[in-house]
Amino acid sequence: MEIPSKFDAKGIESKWYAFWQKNNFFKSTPDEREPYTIVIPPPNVTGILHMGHMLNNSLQDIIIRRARMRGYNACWVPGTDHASIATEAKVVAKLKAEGIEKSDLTRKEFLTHASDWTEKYGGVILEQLKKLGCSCDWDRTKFTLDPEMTESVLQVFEKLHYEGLIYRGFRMVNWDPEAQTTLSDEEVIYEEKNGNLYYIAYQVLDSDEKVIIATTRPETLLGDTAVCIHPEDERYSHLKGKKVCVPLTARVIPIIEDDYVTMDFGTGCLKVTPAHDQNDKLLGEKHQLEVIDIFNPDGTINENGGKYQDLNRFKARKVIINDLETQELLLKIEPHKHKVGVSERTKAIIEPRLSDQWFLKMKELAQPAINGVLNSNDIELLPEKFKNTFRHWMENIRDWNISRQLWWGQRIPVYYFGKGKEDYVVALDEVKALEKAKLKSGKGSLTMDDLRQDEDVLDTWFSSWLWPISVFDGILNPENKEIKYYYPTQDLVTGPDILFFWVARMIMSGYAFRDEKPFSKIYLTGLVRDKKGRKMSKQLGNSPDALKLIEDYGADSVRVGLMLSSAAGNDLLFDENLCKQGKNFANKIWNAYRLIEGWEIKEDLQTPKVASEAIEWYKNHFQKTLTWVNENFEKYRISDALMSIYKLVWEDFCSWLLELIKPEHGQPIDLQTYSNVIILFEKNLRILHPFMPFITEELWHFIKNRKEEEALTISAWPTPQVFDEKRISDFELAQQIIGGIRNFRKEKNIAHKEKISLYINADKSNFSFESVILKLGGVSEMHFSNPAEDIVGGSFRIKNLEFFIPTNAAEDPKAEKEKLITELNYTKGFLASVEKKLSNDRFVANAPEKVIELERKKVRDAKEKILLLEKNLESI
RNA sequence: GGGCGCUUAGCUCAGUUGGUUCAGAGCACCUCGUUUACACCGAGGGGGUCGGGGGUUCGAAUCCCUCAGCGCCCACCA
Repeated sequence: MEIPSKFDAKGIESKWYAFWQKNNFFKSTPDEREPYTIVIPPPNVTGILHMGHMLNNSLQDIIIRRARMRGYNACWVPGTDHASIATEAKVVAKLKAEGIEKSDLTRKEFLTHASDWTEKYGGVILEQLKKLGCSCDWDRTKFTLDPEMTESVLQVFEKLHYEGLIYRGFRMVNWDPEAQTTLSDEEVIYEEKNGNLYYIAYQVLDSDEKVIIATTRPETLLGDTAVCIHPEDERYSHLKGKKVCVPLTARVIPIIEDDYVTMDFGTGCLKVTPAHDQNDKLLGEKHQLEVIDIFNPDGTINENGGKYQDLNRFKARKVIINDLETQELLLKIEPHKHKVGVSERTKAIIEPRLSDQWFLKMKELAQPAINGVLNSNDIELLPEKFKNTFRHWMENIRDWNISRQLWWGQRIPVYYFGKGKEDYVVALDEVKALEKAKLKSGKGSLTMDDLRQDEDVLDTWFSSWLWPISVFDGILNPENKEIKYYYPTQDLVTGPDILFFWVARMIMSGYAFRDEKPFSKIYLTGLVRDKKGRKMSKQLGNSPDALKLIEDYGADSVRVGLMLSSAAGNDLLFDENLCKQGKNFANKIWNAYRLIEGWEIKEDLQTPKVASEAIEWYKNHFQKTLTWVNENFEKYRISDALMSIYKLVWEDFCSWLLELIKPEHGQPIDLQTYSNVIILFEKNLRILHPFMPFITEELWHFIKNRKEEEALTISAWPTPQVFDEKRISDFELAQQIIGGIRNFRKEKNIAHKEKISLYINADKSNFSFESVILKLGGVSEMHFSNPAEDIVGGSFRIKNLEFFIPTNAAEDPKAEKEKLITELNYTKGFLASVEKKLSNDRFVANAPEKVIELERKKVRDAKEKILLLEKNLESI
């Protein structure tokens, strides 16, 4: 097969992906091999591929492909998350655009719409991952809302409830008025906003006096049930026991005392709204205050707000301020910066609100996780800096609000059969619920009609925290073959933004339900930012279209671009130019093979010495690089691993090895060299394959007549072998000499084609790779002696070796002299500094012998070089 | 308010327990080159007092203190 002169990524990607799939190379079933398992962080089912996905999935693919090549039973489990709030919000918006309100639909109707939507857009992202080259076992694709996944979730709910870890609580929760659901603390982001501090006068009953309170949320005065002062605040001591009237209402509320109040904030006088503030609620409980909820679920004022009823909360604030002003009760407005909680999903401002919700106690669950990550190192968290964050969160963990007032998700398996607080049962289905209800109530007459299932669904993360277990059916069938084989998994690769949402909770669920960690290593990637350092976001429009990048540069190039920009665990500033660099690299590899393939092979041709020497060097150098690459992989320094391979291929293989073995114009190559270079090229392809799966697979199939069932993707990752360090350093010296010659040519304007002679002031036995110098230096002959007196030319020095090259015209003595003097001065200075160091007794006394010996060697070398330079100067 | 991290070449970053001419890499830049694999290339080159200041040490980019700037996480001051 003729290799095309231009590399066309587009042409080959779908071809090879289909080939891999057809041959089930990514498929995994338990066998006698050791497993290497990764579960994908399931992207939102209706999401589309963005740069963050590209980054962490490229990393996972690189890791899993290498594991597969190393002989592990590699299993990468893909899937999607139902993302209850995000998806529901999208569906609601879509319906709204069609003129349908969610409130007009029944639960069942809505879920049909949501399922249709999921059907239509769900899985798009998985197709996009295939374009990126991800080698998942697609037969294992899971969705967090699949029946068996849901069953696992419900069973876990039942178990935790039975153990008393799940409870129902009337608590202050984060209410998102837009999505009209509660949120967990993790789903609330606090943003600094410029607000105001409003000073409002409350009339004291039976007195002319007014008491001034400061608040950022004047509208909540409608729900005030007390005014609070510090017990030791003398300014207000005369008001103790009195009552005040809430402005704009007729309500009379007490003045209470509590040292919770900070005397020097605002006026030192606080209004208490137990229904809408966490602290006020605590105060309210302590002082047995009335609780007045003033909001409807959509954030409008409810019937408790009197004339302000039905205004939305922002409008209500304006109107109330206005009314206060009219009545001269608003004394001043001060600008005030404060943090406001907004919904992570809808960006709506969170309303703290009291309501009945389901909670999961976390303290007990957290303990094994803390131990596993921080004490026993059962789980390794990379980069380590996240350990502190993890510790802090875990040690201060609070109960998890797991109920959501949504429809898209796992409905809470709680069935109520009466009005009493305890009149409910937890059951996996209605039938079981009825039985349990009869038993619990003692009423055998109960029917299905008496049962009412909880309207709420569970937090999305309550299903994804089981992911590493439930994808292998480890909840429902704890003893099944799959879970026993694949669990615990090896690596988890994800972004630090979901460390608490997801990673920490998976660890807790792993220990809780399997009594074992879910994964051995957590690798947290950085966030992808644009080249100005800004977070990539839709609003800024600075996020490149991931698919278009693949389209423009090819998947291999984009993967290389991402890996090159990604220092381990740091945020990465993504610059499209890196994809271009990837593309150039792909082109380079392609052309290297074209060169090799273009050679005519002649079997009976003698192998040139330079070729056999170069091949031998490269073999050693390859082993050294491979060892280094493996070390970097162990440390998850993937971009360093890639960079070593990049330089190995581009510089060492192409610029040195190929140039050295390249036959003269149109001449044939000997079979031995050809075979060797093919073997080495193929090895390069192997270690490149995890990074650039497509182009390497393509080239690999060009190499010789491959059998149909063969593929690079299932070939073996090379095993590192012992290498000869001396061969490598000897070659480096040859490279330096060639560099010296090239410099000399440039200075003297000697064309590369023009052969030169080279005199070296050293014994021939000191040199290896003479042939290499001859070929790439364009040297016709090497003399291991000083030139005859009458030969004119110039010289250069490397270390303490001197090289002389005859030229047509004698060197300008003045320029030559100057050059030598500069070099001499530098060396003398260097010698002086080293000698000074060595003459320091404390240095000699304290430094290790190894270091001292090195310094002494520096002295010897420098002295030798000075002699050489001085001799040269004399002769001019 | 608490905690953590960062600051090294124009840009993005390495620099492993302080010690080889140790100040590095990639990209960018400059010079030269139509050598039939590749101009998506080749050869060569310039460029940083390692954020400022102080200290420990024979020796500091590396350890300590301090100042400045930036970033992240957590937290109920209305």
